[in-house]
Amino acid sequence: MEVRVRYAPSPTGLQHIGGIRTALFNYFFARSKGGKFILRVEDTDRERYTEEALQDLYTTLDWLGVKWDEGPEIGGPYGPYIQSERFDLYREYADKLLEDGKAYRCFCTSERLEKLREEQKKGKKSLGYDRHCRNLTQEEVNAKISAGIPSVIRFKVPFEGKTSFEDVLLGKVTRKNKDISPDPVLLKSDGFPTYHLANVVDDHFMKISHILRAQEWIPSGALHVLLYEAFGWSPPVYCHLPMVMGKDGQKLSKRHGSTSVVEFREKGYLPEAIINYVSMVGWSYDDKREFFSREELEKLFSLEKINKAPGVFDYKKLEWFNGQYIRKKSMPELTGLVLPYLKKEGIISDPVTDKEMEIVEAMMPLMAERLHLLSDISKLSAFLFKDITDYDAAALVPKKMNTEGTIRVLEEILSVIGNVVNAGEEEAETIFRGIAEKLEVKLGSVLMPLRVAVTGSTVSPPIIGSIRLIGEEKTVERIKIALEKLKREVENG
RNA sequence: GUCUCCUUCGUCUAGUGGUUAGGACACCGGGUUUUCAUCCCGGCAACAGGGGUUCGACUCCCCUAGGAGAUGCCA
Repeated sequence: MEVRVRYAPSPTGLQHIGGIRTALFNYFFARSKGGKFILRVEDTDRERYTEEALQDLYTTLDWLGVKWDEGPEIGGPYGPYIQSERFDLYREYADKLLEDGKAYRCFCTSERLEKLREEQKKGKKSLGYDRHCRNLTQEEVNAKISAGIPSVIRFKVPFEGKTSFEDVLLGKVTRKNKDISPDPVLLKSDGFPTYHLANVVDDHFMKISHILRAQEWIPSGALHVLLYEAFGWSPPVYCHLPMVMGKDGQKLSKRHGSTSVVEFREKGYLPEAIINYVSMVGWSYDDKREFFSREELEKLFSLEKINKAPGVFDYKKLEWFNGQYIRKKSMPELTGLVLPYLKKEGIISDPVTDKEMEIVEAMMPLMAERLHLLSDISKLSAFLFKDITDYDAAALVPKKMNTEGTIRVLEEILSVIGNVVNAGEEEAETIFRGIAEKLEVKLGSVLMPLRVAVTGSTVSPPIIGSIRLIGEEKTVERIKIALEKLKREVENG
């Protein structure tokens, strides 16, 4: 049997980590089995639908390099793949159920339903529809319809018996029919189907072989099986994926921080890192390997290695993965990736000047191993392009040194700076070592005042490399400013 | 409230009856170094609890506890 799986998001919000993990698992499963990965847009919630969300879905999958074999924009043999374009189909099948007496019209207002739920909550009763309209006579129904009262179509869940489905991970999952959500809505009053109807109808006609979806769907699994039975169809194979949680163990959501993929993208996470990390929550290959490219996962992924327990999303580990992938990039590639961030922060001009580009290219080797996120580049490299507006004069003076000593160090440096800028890395270091020896201080005590003077911070890329990037003129200028500060301090006691 | 699913270091996980319970992130030390970072080395740290089954249980079964999810004219 050909493997056909689908990712079926609803365009009501930005693609988030949990959703994309489901998409990835489906995609990898399809690829590893030589099957088809189908994208289906479940836009049946007209209230919450947004065009932005739909665009985000496409751009996010594109960014991750996930291509669908059938779906919107490319079509396929079982389209359309956007549910709003399949509108009539759902009505047709809801009507069929109605005719067969397996569903019924419900005229309850949302006000009544709300009140009902409130009372159930208060009375600590079990929640759910009270099947108020289940036994309306045909006359009553006709009368209400001709009176123009809006209605929905509800599924008749049997009172007796039990329903089960086979889950690849969980084994046999059984539910008593009386515990299934009582008579859920299949077709809404606006004529659009609910998820329950739409997913069953579409999965059937799209010949979906496996359903990989989050475990939050387990409770409705039995309902869906009942639906398949009502239509006389056989259900696909289920595989309920463990959920992705926040630090507090609750379902991952906005309050845990960034959860949408665009946010990660904007902050400078690489798709490689996202794919790799996200795939490792809930899935693992073995005990000695955790780096996987998308291409490798397309081959190695397997359902058997999926974990049953929910996993906590660890931002720290994602960041670590990101740093690892940044360091795997070639310098030209990394340069290209970093440019937009420098422009956005106004560190360099847009478009870049040749002079700036020269510096950016030259600085990358110094920057690369200091980046966790691409966006880190701005803070790290600002001193190369911008004057230092204010820095801590106290930071200029290294530990175990006084102001006078620091002044002497900087003056010594000033006298040789021209040689340093034009020298090679090692040669430059030798010159500084000479100063250190002469003044009987450590090399670090020579370089630290220079570092602070030139970069404005005690933390910076290697200082010798940095001054060569900045050039003699700027370096001298900044050392002089630092010296003035220190001298003023001496005068003021 | 009811139903369902889950339970190995703080976190992600390996482990399918016999292991000093392994790895990674984080954290803490140490080293390299020009600060930071990178990198290297080391350390800390787990089988939720209780019953069985068995010569032997992290592994199989049951119970308890805890956690999560569902219970929408949202998906």
